[in-house]
Amino acid sequence: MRADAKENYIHLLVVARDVITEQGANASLRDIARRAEVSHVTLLRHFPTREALLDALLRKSLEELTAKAGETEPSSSPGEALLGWLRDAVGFVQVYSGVVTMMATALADPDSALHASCNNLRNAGERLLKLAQEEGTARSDMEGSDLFALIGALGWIGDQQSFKPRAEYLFDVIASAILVGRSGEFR
Amino acid sequence: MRADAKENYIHLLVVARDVITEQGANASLRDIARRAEVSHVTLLRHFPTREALLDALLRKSLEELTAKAGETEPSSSPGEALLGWLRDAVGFVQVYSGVVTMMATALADPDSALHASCNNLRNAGERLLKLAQEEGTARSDMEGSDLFALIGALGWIGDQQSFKPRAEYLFDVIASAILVGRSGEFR
DNA sequence: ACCTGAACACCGTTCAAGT
DNA sequence: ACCTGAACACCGTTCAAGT
Repeated sequence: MRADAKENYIHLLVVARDVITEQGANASLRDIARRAEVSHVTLLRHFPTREALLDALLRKSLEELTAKAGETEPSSSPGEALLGWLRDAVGFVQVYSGVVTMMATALADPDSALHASCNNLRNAGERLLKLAQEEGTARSDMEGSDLFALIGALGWIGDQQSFKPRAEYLFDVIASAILVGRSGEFR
Repeated sequence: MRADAKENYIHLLVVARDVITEQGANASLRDIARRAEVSHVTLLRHFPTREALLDALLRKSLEELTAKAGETEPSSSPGEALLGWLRDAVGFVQVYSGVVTMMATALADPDSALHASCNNLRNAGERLLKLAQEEGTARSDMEGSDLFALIGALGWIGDQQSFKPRAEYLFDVIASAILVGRSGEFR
């Protein structure tokens, strides 16, 4: 990449992060280009689709989250590891509003620039789920994509102004449906 | 309303139902007007906002669903009544994709044409929830809007191509987190 | 190799003119 | 009272022309 192109690329990402933080994952691409003071065609050259832009913004965090599911913390049980990771995952999808729906769409579309990252995330969660299932602390009839769906559902709840205040509580509700050990406590 | 206006109004609703069934709640309004063979300004005259159009399409079903929560079936327990109503509610929000997000937005916006209907629905659910809580078959720390949020979350899951096949299963998972009597069965 | 203005086909919204 | 075409300000996408 030429020096001036690299400069544009980096600057576009910085500006895109701001705009998407403000307006969500469906922010106007033209608006991003305007604020970055480049032609909107230049943005499309660097990021041919909206998904490609989001992929550039999310990839690092997505990889970290995926990696985190692979690290085995010997101190905690698989059930606790799953719970902690779920919390991180739901927190992550909350960085930009609307991103969770985009990720769910990407999961079903192999051509999406976000597909691979999302699939890796799904597999990482599946691994933690299986460990907890073997331990007997997670529902035995649940699959990897169910976990992704529930993370998505909680992300959607957090995206809704009406429900955001109760997002943490609803996390506990759904978590208690996934994990079986601790669910009896409050009942 | 003048006769010709009424004709347009009805025809627009019929066409809107088709188009929104195909394309979801965010379908192009211009497209609906085109297919109805009226000016798009005419559509806007009858339905000043997208929410107003959806309100006209949904009102009857929404009222039925709200009323259903008020009917006490003496045969079934409050817990079973809640479960049955939840199933109906999740089924309802699936009529048009994207409608559940619009409803969640409307719940937070008193100016939305859909606000009143959604608020009524929330209250209807709250009533069923309280009865089940008194009976001891629903989580005692849950509120009416939590129920709406979980209906919304399940609606969102049904809107995603990737998760739709597992929607019924995930309904059971979340239902088991709301109701407490039956949750122990599979564990 | 990279950037850009202009053009295209859309969208929802508003306005002034028709019957 | 109701409907409409035209205009407006947006959007994402494509193309041909510039350096």
